[in-house]
Amino acid sequence: MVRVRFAPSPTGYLHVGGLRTALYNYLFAKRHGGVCILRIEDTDRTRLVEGAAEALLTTLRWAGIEFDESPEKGGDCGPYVQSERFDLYRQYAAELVERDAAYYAFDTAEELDAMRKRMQDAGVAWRYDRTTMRNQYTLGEAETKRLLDEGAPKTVRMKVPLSGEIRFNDLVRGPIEVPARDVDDQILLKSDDFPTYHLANIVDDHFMKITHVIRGEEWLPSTPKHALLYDALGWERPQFAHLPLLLNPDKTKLSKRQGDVAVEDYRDKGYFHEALVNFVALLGWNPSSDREIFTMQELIDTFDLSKVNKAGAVFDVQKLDWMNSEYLRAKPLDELARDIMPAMQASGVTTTPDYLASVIGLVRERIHKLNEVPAFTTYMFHAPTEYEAEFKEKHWLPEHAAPVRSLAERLTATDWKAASLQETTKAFAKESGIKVGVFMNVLRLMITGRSVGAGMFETMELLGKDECLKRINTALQVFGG
RNA sequence: GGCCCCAUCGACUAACGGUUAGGUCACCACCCUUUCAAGGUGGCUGUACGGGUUCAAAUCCCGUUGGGGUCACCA
Repeated sequence: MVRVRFAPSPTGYLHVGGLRTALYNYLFAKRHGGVCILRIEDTDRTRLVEGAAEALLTTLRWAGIEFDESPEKGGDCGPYVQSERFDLYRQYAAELVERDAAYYAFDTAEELDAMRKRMQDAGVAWRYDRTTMRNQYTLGEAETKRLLDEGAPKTVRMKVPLSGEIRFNDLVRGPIEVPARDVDDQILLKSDDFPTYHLANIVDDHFMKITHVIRGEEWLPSTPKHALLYDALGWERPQFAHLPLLLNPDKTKLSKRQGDVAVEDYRDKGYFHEALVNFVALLGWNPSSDREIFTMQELIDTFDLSKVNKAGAVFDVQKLDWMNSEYLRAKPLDELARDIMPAMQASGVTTTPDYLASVIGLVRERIHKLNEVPAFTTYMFHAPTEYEAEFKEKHWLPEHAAPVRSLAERLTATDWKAASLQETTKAFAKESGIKVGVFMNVLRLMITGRSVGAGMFETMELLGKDECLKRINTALQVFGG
């Protein structure tokens, strides 16, 4: 039974890289009929942000990712919040010491900083030296016991072998090995008795029966420590899969400085969750097909960890925009109208769902995101209050007044359907010896006041005969025909 | 700097020893046309470099270069 987990820290918004990690875990679980767990890793009390855990869950749900076991849903391996599992970590920290795979250290943060600085100045790579620092080995059994008994501040550190290689297999990268002498004696239990990530993580993964650890590449360097911990406790190691990083255009790790990184930012900017998920799914993985558009179910059906790429992927917003417009064109109009109605009202427009749906139908191919609708379609809801100067300058001539009047009369006699309007206009243009384009632009100017918009005849049909004639007359007066 | 990871068009990627190195986004041109789009057609540009192995290398091996990640009582 496949069991995977997404384990964010409640320190803020959900990063798009986090979304992809959560998504791959979810897809992998669903693909194999397994279980996807959400675990909150809140062992660092100093970075805790109020309400962040709930926000994370809300955002994940918006994206269409549902967990089988989570803090709110519960499950057989709970609790799913690390701060509620502290006893377990202390117990296994002690167990590790018992097995001589970890030890007590009494150095203060200041002493460590000083040592670090000294070594750095000397140009030596920093690693905790358990033969010279203040710990149970240098202090001796009696002194250690005395310090422990009197409750002196202490930490528990991993006892990493001084020689040999640490090997593990990565489902994405293959076999990896690192010299044990390059691995630091990581702190497992802090002086406040709280566990660090490394301890809490492996204890939880073990007791939550996690079979595959799928996480970002930034965890690769600490995986040897995790492997060592599983071994020391006599636990079976899970399979590891480290995902390639999401990158800025300059190839550095995706960061706030160079654009939006919060999933919420994209949601608020009007991207569909289907598009974001689809886009992010294809960053670092691809089912070897030429297809670009996938529903969540299709992603589940084709997801394959062995096809995940090794190299980082640049997050290209232009392609996201394209993908979003694909969804914009495919979605039902009534659904789009319903979604954007609040924004329409907020911009001062009162309209009906049906009319709004028709408007969207006319403009959806001209925009990338739903939230562009209000600003793009003002003329569909009220007559223009001003006319684009440059456009008018280019297309309006006083001698157009008379022909336009005649055309308007001719159009009045039709059934005011787009096809008839077009046919009549073309016929009239031919008859009067004026180019169709001239009429088109003048009508657009008079009716919409703008240079860009939906198809002219479709727009006129939707606006209705009375409204169009009114706008034409108004313009004629304003322009001084 | 130490350690680890990585390397196909500008970007996302396909090709798991044999293809004229394919697709998508972006870009350019043309067509369509009623503005803007969309659509259609075509084009542009790539296996980082150097050595091997092999009849045959983008693909396997080694090295170089380049990029990234990581080196906390943060995750």
